[in-house]
Amino acid sequence: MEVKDALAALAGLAQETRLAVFRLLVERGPEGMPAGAIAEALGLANATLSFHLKELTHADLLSVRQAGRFIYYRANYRTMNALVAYLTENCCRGNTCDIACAPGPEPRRKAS
Amino acid sequence: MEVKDALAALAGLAQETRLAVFRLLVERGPEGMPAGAIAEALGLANATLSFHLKELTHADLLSVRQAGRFIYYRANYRTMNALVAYLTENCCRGNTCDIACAPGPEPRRKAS
DNA sequence: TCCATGGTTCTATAATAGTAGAAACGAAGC
DNA sequence: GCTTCGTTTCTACTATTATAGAACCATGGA
Repeated sequence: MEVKDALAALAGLAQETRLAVFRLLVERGPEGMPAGAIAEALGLANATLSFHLKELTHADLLSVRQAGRFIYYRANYRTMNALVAYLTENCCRGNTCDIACAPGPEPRRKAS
Repeated sequence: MEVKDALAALAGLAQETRLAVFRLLVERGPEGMPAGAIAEALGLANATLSFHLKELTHADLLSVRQAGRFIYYRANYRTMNALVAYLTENCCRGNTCDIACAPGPEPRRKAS
């Protein structure tokens, strides 16, 4: 992940409405949700939601799938994990990770 | 970490200049850097840098220490790790993490 | 106390982002 | 073909953010 990709992802999530949309879709899981249902769930005007969906999609945080007249959005976990990895990599970049990062909580490991 | 804290941290990092400042300080490590040195390293006007340092500090991404006339800023790893944990927690929140998160890379574990 | 230096706040300006009504678009069914 | 429904684009307006010159505040040294 490049600086500009990280910036896009961060900017994507750094907004109340978009974070809410993203979290909703994360909860919903891989099947995703059509735009109208998202708008209703969060009480957003269609145009407003559409604006944010575009932002999130451009940041590659969402992926899109058309099913009939419905357009389903779902969270792109890959990008979010890449962002987390990018930040973590930045944090520790090779040297004295124990000293520098010790105060923080340990990152979670995927349940296996 | 609450939604508003995550939002503050994300907004803090979601800006080119601030991300550059933060990464510079992350590299520099626990001793930090005085404001003037940061401004010089990144070619920023003092007032501009000061604005961003305040933003980052308010988001608790930086901590401050005064030494004589110099004011040292250093990255607050704790907050960054909390943000990562928040996003990860969001990602997996309890259910079907293997399916949902599998495509992404595995989060790094602290070197022990 | 006076000066030089390191930083911040004040102020104004320019640029960007968020919101949402209204119009337009495209797919599905008649 | 026409109509309906889900969604996006157009448009305009408002609010927020980024930038930096200039004035200001603190600290340390002569």
